[in-house]
Amino acid sequence: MSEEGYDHAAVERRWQEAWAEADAYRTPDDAEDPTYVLGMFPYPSGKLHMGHVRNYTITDAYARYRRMQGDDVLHPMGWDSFGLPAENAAKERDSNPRDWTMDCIDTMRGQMESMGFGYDWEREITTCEPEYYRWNQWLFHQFHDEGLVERRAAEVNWCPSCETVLADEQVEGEDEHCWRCDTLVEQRELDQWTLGITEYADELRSAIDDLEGWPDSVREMQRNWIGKQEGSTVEFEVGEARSASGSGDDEEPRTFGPVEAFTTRLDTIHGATFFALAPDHPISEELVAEDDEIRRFVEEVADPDGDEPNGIRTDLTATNPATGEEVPVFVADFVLSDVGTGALMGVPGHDERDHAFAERMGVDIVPVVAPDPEGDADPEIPDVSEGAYTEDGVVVNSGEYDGLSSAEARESLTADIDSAAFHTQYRLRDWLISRQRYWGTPIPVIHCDNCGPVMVPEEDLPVELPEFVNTTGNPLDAATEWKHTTCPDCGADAVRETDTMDTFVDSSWYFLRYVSPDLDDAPFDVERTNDWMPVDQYVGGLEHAVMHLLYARFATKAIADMDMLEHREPFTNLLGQGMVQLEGEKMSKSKGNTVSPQRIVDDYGADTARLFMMQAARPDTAFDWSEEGVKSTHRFLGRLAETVRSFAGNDADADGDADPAARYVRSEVDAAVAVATENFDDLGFDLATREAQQLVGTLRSYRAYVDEVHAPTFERGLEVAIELLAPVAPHLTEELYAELSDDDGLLVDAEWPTADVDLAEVDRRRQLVENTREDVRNIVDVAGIEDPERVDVVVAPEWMHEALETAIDSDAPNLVGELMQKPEIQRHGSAASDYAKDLQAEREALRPALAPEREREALEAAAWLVEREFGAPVRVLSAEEADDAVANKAEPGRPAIDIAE
RNA sequence: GCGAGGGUAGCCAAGCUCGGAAACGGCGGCGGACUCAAGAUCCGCUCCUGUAGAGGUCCAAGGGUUCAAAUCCCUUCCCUCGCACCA
Repeated sequence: MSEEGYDHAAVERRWQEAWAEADAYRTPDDAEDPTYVLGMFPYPSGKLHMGHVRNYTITDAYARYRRMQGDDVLHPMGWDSFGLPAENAAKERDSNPRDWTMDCIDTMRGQMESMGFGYDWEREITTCEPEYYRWNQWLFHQFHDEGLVERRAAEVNWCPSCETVLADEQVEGEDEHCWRCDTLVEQRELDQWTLGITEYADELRSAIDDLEGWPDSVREMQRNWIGKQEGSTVEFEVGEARSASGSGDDEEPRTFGPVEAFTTRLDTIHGATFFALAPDHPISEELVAEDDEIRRFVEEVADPDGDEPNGIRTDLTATNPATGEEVPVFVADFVLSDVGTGALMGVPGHDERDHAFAERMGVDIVPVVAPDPEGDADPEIPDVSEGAYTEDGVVVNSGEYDGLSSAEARESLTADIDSAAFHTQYRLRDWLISRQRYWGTPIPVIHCDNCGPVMVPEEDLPVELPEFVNTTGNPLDAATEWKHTTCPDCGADAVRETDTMDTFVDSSWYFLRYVSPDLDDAPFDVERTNDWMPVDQYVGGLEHAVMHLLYARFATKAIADMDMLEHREPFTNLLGQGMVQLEGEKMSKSKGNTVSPQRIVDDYGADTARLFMMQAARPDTAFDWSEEGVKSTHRFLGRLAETVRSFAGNDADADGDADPAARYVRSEVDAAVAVATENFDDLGFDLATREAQQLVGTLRSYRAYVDEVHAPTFERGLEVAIELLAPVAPHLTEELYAELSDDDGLLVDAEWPTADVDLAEVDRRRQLVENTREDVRNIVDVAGIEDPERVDVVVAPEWMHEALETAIDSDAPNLVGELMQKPEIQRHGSAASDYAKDLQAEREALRPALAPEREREALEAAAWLVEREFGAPVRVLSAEEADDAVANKAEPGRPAIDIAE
C-alpha cells in the first residue's frame, strides 16, 4: 500500500455497517411512486462475477444518484434460484439443491454487501421458496381460468443432457443446441403444458414501437422473434387425378378434400404450378402408409436441414382455385409442419426456392408478375427461366386480374376466391413451460383417470416440492408418496403432475413481487403496484433480449387483462450492459481468463472496482479489464483522500485570498456539477466520473500553486467532488464527507449539488482558456523563446464583440454595410472595416463568444495556469491598455498575446 | 439472404440525436519539474511540416448535400449480433 492509499477494508466495512444501521436503503411501503431501479436478479451460481459487478454497480450508482436528487428509490434484489445447475451440483455432492442454493445465496449476498450495493434487503425475494413459487402456481391457475393454459401433445425440443424439454427460445443456433449446455437438441413427442403467449403476439409486437427507452437491437430481436407475416390462406382441392384412372377400372378417384395453404403472395396464384406437403402432414402420413417410395423418401431422403429442396411426386393433384387447373402434389422436405399450415402452393416464377425445386422436378415455371413498367408502357413479362422474379409488380398472365398491382391483386383474389381469407401469421409459438426436472415450481395439476388433468384448488396451494431424491430421470417421479394423491374433483386415486415450470416463469413477474414481498394472500399488492410500476430503469445482459424480456412483457399484459395491473409494459427504460472483457475476449471460466471480483475488492477495495468499471466506458459497451487502469483508479482515490484529509487537518483555517485563481476554481466546480449532472441523468457514468476526477486534479493544482487556499472555495470544491463521486464510490466518499463536513448526516442522504451555470457558457469559457494556453505554448515553442519574462494577454475591444453579435444575428445581404452603419463600430475606421470583412467572409461559421467582461474575467482567473507553466507573470489587458500593434490582433474569443523575452 | 448495430489517432474509447477549431478521457511512449535514486505526484508533448499563435493531411473506402461533414445522404468493403429452405 502506498503512502497515499487508504485502508479500504476498514473504511468499507465501517460504512456498510453504518448504512445498515441507518436503514439507508429502505423503501417504506407508503412511498409514493418511487423511482424503480432494477438489475436483473441473478441465478445464485456461487460467486459474483465481473458481469454481475458491472450490472449491479450501474443500478446502484443510478439508484444512489436518484436518491441524492431527492427521489424515493426502490432498489431491491433477489434470487432467480430455481434451475438445473443446482440439481446437478446436488447430485455431484450427494447433497440437495436447496442446501446448495441457499449456500450460494448467502455467499453472493455477502459479496454484494461487500461491494456496497445499497439494496432494500427487506424486499429480498427467493424464487425457490414456497412463499414465492406458490404465486407461480396461483398465477398458473389464473392463466388457466383465462384460457391461457393448454396441455397438448407436441413435438418438443429435448435436451438429452439436461433431460428435459426446452422452449423454442432456449434452442440456439443453426445446429439447434441447448442454450444452457450446448448439447444438440432432439425432438420428442410429449404431453406438455403451454402458456398462450401467441394470443398476445400482435400486441407484443406492435407495442415495441412505443418502447422508446429500449435499445433498438432488443426491439428488433423481439420483432424478429414474433415474426409477423400478413397474407392469405387459400384452399386447394387435393385428390387423385381425374385423368389418372390408368388401370381402367371404374373406381371414383380418391379425394382428400380441401387443403389449406398460407401465402403472402396470393397475387402469384395464377403461377402456382405445384403444391407441396410437409413430410409429416396428415396426407403425407397416409401416403407413407401405402406407398413404399414415398415412405422411403420421408424416412431416408428428406432432410429439412439440408440446403437442397428435396421432394417426391405423388399421384395426387391439387386444383388451383384461381385457374381451375390441376397441378402436381409433392411431399417436400422444405415444407415445415410448424410453419404456416404445413402445406404450400409453389410459385416457381416468383420464389427462389420454389424455382429451384421446380427445376429439379421438371415443373412448369410461369411468370405472372412483371416489374412495374415505366409510364404508360405495357408491362414487360420477365424471363423467369433462369431465376425467379421475387419483387412486387404488376400482374400478368392472370386473366381478369392482369394489370392490377400486386397489392391490388392480393386484395381482389382474397375477396374473389371462396376459400381465401386474409390471415396474419406469427412465428411465435406458445410458451412451453413443462420441464421434467425437480428443482422448479411444481405444476399444480393432478391427473385423474376419471376426470383427466385437474387443477389443484387454490386453497391447496402451494404444492410444495418433496424431498430431493438422487435418481436418474425426474426425481418427482421417484417421490412416490408425494406423487400419489386423490383427485380434488372425484376423490379417486390420482397422481400429481411431475413436471415443473420453466424458471422463466419465476422471472416473468418477480419485479411485481418486490413491491409487497411478504404479502400472503396475493402475489402483490395491486394498488401499490399500480403506483410503483413500471420499472423506471432496468439493467441487465442482453442474452435475455428475447426470452426473459418477452416473457415478462407477456406476463405483464396477461396480468393486466386479469384486472390486477394498470400497466401493460413492465420496463420503461432498458439498458443492456456491455461485457467485461480481457484482452478483447469475453471472460469465461472455460477460457480461464476471468478476473475475480473478490480479489479486486481485497487488493484495492470495492470503490476502486466500481469506479474503474464505471469510468472505463459507457455502460452499454464492452470494455477491457485492465489491471493498470484499476491501479490508476486506486491511486486516484488515494489522492482524493489525501486532498480532503490534509485540508480537513491543516488547511481548513487557511486564509488564502478570494483571488482570480480561486475564482477559476469556483467556476470549474460549477462546471463539474453541471456536466456531471447531465451525464448522470442519462447513465453516462464514464463522462460524469471523469469530470469529477478532473475537478480533483484542478483542486490539487490550485493547492500546489497558492501558498494558502481560499478555504471556502476549496471546501466547496472538495464537497462537490465527494458528492459527484458518491454514487460510484460510496464508501470512501462517505468517510471523507464525515471528515470534511459539519453535517452529522450521511452522504447517502445528502442533496445533490447544484450550480447555476449554462453548459454552453462552460464550453465557451473552457475553450477560451484552453486555446489561449495552447497559443502561448505554441508561440513559445515556435519562436524558440527560452525563458519568457512576461506574458500579456489582450482582450478584444468591446466594439468587436458588438460587431460579432450583430453579425451573428444579421441576415442583411451586405454585412459590411450594415456593420459600418453603426457609429460605434464605424468610428474605428479601417480596423472596423477589416474586421467587418472578416466577419462577412466567415459569417456562416460565426459562433457566439463570451461577453467582453466575462472573457476578461475568465482569462484573469486562468492566468495562474500560464504563470505556473512558464514561470512568468501574466497581465490580462484591455485593448486600450495595450499597444495598438498587439491589440489589433485580438478578436472576441481569441485574445492577442505578446510575450516578452 | 434478411434485419439491427458498429468501423475514430500505437491500444482502449468519447463525440454522431442538434453539421461549425486535429477530435474528451485513459493506457502505453517521449521530454521536463521534484528526488541521492526509484516509486508516487505535478507540468507538457505524442499525424506531418513550421521562421510568434501558421500550413498541410485526417475519423473504414469512394461519392454526394452544404459556406462548412467524424457528425446528414448514397454506394462499397469489413466486423459483431439476431433471424433464416418462414410459404
